[in-house]
Amino acid sequence: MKALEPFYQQMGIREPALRQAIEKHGFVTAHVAQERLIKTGEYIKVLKILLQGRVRVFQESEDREILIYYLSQMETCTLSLSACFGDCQSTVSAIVESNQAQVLNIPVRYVTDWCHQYPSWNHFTIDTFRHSYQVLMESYSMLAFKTLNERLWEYLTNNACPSTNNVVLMSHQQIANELGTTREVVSRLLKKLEKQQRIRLGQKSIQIIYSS
Amino acid sequence: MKALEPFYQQMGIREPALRQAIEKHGFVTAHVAQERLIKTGEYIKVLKILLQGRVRVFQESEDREILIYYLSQMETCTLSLSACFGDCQSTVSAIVESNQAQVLNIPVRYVTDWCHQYPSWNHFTIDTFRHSYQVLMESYSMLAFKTLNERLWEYLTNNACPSTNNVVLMSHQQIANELGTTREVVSRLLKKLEKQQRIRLGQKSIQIIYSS
DNA sequence: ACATACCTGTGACTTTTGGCACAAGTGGTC
DNA sequence: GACCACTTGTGCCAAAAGTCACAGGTATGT
Repeated sequence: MKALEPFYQQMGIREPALRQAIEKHGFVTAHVAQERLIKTGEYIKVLKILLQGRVRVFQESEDREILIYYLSQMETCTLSLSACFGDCQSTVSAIVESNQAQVLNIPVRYVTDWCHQYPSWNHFTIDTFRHSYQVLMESYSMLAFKTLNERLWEYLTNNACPSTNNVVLMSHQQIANELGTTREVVSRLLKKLEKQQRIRLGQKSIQIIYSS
Repeated sequence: MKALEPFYQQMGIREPALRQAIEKHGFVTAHVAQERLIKTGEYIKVLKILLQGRVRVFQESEDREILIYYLSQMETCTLSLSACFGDCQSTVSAIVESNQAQVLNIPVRYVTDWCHQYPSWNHFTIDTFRHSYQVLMESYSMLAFKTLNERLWEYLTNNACPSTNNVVLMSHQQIANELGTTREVVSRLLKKLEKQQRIRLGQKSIQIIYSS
């Protein structure tokens, strides 16, 4: 499977036997935009590694949502990894954001076995946890100590695309879902930022103005 | 070191060579109440495993604090574990809550080496991450979707000691520091709960009343 | 008994966030 | 053009959380 070469590279997976095992037991699936890869409450039976595309992983509660993280090319869903080590239900949902996505699926039992057999797989596992833990920690801290206004500004600056003039292409509702709040609140805070000349608002587009 | 036997048991550490290595390179330190084990911003050079006592791990920001987790007997500080795999500064503080505490310290480089050498150590590492990740996830979700009132009630019921008539022995300030808010807010919410006959208030003590 | 430090309660007010309702704009499609 | 789904703006009000200020209680040490 040539599609896996970049993944091997990125993760430092070298052992030929491991590569063979991945190719034997893993299978690649293709998905379209908006498709749900994981639903809250579902039992997780395979580890999902995103080969191509972009996936949003979030928690939901009644009518609210909050972002946990995005998966980009060659990233692993930490939560499905976590689930592999003790079979449990998912507490999150995952949805395809890009036009299409390619996912490498690995049945759970191999995931744990390989940790013992292949150092590079083990390293990959630990590293995934470590990274995710730190990211979640940072989010937790932001949520606890920062106002929505600050979190919004941070979100915008982190997601503004420099190649398109620092624009974020999202609706207010989408942003509200990232931050765990409601549309009206986001609309109002954005309006305030616009009055302060820190952003320019358009249809589904927010341009960040860096005065510096 | 006989003090380590319960730790070995609990973590399933069997390999004699590993036990020897732990006893050779690890060292046990004793601490008193209120002592700081880790300070925010500090570089972490040893993995800390709590053999005895109780330690509070929390984040702070200006005049606020929020609980990350408690360490009890035989538990490992996940954050120091995380730090072992890529040297970085601590984003949290840890403080001894019990009268005294005993900590097993293991220099970082062994922590990573042993993962490759000893299956049970590796298992211990992954399990620690997995567990902590789930706990943090749950906290994150609570913080995002629940009101302070709900979080307070949950905190009280989780921390009420059944052996002492469901009493929580803490000041309002301490509770505020667990939940990431201020003393006055906690005082008022507690008063409201008392009026609803769900708790009884005393000096540094809150008794939960289960009407069921 | 007095000083001191900490703990609790609460009034008054502000800021932040959320919820409801409705108006108007945008962009597609049939 | 008519219809539809989605998007944005905003007035109005309510709930949740935070801030400031101060009074009085409790516990402890000298």
